[in-house]
Amino acid sequence: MEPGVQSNAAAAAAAPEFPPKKLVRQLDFTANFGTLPAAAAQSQAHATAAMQSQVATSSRTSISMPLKIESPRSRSRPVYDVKDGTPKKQKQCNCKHSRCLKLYCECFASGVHCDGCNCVNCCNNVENEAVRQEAVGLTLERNPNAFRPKIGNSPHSIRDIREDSAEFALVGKHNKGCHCKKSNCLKKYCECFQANILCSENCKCIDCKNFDGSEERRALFHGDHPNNLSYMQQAANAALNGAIGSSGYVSSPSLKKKLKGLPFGTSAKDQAIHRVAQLNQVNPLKTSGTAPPGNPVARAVNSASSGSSKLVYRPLLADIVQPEDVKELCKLLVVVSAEAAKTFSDRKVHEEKHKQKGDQTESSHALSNQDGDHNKKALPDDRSSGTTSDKMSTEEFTSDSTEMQKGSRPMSPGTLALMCDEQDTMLMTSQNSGAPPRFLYDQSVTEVYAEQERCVLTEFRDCLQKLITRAKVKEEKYASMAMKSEASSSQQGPVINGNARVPMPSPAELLRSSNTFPISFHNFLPPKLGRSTTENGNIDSKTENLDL
DNA sequence: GAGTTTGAAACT
DNA sequence: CAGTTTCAAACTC
Repeated sequence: MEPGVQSNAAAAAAAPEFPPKKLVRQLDFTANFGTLPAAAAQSQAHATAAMQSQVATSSRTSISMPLKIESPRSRSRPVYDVKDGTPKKQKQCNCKHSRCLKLYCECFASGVHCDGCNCVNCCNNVENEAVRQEAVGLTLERNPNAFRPKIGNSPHSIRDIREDSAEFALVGKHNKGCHCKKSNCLKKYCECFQANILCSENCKCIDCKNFDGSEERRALFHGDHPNNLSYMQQAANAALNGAIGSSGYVSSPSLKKKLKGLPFGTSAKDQAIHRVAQLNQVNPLKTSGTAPPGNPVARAVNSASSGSSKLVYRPLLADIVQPEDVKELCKLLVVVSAEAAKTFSDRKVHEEKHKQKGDQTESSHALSNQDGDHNKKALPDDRSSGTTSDKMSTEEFTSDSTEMQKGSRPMSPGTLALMCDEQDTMLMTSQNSGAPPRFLYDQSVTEVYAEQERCVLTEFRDCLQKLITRAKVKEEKYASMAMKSEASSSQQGPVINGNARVPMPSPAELLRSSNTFPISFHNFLPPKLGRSTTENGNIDSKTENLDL
């Protein structure tokens, strides 16, 4: 053992042998100490308080820092055992040369004292608190954000990332981004991968494979990888961040990712584009600042020529399928359902009247009375007494729909779901007052439900098919553009005027054009929902952000 | 477990 | 700010 090198325990008792080279200033980390949560008065309170106070002071912002601030590495450290999912003790560091006073040390970077680590000559402990705090100050001097979370821009907090297992970390984004060169961002060398998040436009990695739709990544997670859940969650995240809504990688999706991430399968054209992207040998998520915003290929080529820019990923349906659209669709389906019920009832009434006429003329001496009446009433279509109530119930359906139609109040999917229950209740109530026997009434209800289900599913299918068709058109367009650009690699791809893009209608538009349902979907749109359409129904170029 | 690889952090 | 060095974790054998 070389002089000065001692075990953690020994170092704890001894004075530091390597005083910091230069401490720019002595920080008063106790200033805000009293404002910390009580829990902070634990073993790591000093460090955390110091960092929180320092960060708050330096950034002048109110930051909700996790009590335990973790370094990128430690933050993504497997707090939960990857294999069995059981809680795992925090890993101990093995530092030898940093005295655990630099960010190389996971413990130090995490803002915690070394405890039971295998480090040598450790100063990251209570006994060396002064030295430690000086090191903290020095580190913060160098980088005020040194102890701040690196995974941000996420609806899930760092706490989620740390505590709720890796699956939930996928939504985040590395603030600084990684700079990987050889690992394809598919090994734990990569901070993004380690944090279980996709690389973003912040990254400067080379030959990145850590993007949504990456086959390599998929293979990694889909195969025998123990993190299948992570992959699935990632797919969900991708859908939320990209395909639906405008969050996520809205500002920087890549063509490569986009086409590979399509749910419609990958064609040869896709792969051509993928190759174009790969030619860049850089993170496909990084956008070029000079490429025409409306032309993914130009961007790709531009990016390839510059060698320093990255492609931008944009899902085909980004900003097209919005949460509001989903709500709209829900509303439409409810209306479809109501209409189906009404139509069904009317038809049955009509048929029954027909039938009754025939019966009366056919057998004027029909069986009397109670049995006959019962039979009649028993018929689901019999409206002599039960009809009224049934009809009323369907009218109430319609009435509700009409109210919605007036746009009195948009209903959430949850409300709509509850409405189904209400409708159940209404039907049941009508049964009680109307008197048809229960089993026959159930039969009627079942038929109505079947009809409603059929209509709803049909409508839903049609909507999805239209959406898919439009996406395919756009996909093929971009694919052909990429192929052309690949063929003429020396020159830029076809520059596409932003106005000449293939307009991607929103689901609302698709639904509006639907011929499977007589009621105009547009009637149910709250004014706000016309957000992305112009007067003539075209997608507004300002809001239609498919301008790759 | 030793040696190698890797990329962030630190340094120049 | 770019290039280089240091460092410790991840990885390989």
